[in-house]
Amino acid sequence: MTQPLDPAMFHECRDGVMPLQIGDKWTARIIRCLEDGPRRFSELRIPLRGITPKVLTESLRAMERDGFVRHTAYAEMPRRAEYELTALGRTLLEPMEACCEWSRRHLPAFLDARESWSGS
Amino acid sequence: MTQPLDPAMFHECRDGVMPLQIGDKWTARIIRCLEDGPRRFSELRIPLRGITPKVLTESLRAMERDGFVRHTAYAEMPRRAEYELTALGRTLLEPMEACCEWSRRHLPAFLDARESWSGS
DNA sequence: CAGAATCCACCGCGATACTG
DNA sequence: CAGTATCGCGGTGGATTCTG
Repeated sequence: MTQPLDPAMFHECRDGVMPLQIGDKWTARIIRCLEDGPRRFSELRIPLRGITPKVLTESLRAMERDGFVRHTAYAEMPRRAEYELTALGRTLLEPMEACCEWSRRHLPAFLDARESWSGS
Repeated sequence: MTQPLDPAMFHECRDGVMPLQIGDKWTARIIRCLEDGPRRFSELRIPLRGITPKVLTESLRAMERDGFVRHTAYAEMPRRAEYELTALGRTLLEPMEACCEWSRRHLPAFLDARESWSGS
């Protein structure tokens, strides 16, 4: 869940190395799911095929801690919970979009490289 | 070393999830070190403080396999090796720069969020 | 100098079961 | 429904030693 902010990474960000703390398996996906508005816990589990409730909880807690997500729990029965991106969380969509743009443009070349590698 | 390209990730890139395969600990740093031209093995080890020769080798091999780096070995004594970014490797600088720009702008807010979290 | 070979610690993530 | 509690595997990355 991208836990400790590597101190080296921190001072390196000045030098141009990206300390974007969303490099784990789920965080970026979760951000995408929250892009269009608040979602409930069980709503998130559907597009995030196969995610375990434990891992989803851990991820959301980490994102809360980092200021990317706001968590609202309603004391109803049955319970209800809502998660939504904060303003800071939304700013992550920019670099994510840059990465997606890279994929659209260069993923074929990337896959070709891997392909011809096995034949080496 | 960001080994298997998660097939899910692959088809998700259409949906906007970034499959940028440089999310491990060293790849982005190595790219930065190669940004200004070819570098030798031992030259890379200096700015990459603490990297083990084993890990550096593994990382460079993976980057070679993915088409990001070109490796040239000279049969001299003592040996010499040079690593340089390919054209494809250079294209990674764009999304990396977007991530760095995010850091410059939002890292303070990010750190504040973590700070006030411990007091919660 | 440029690695290769071993061994090992950590932890991210998954599987499963349980609860208010 | 929205989680928590255990358990455990696999893989990344570090430490150390050795070699042409």
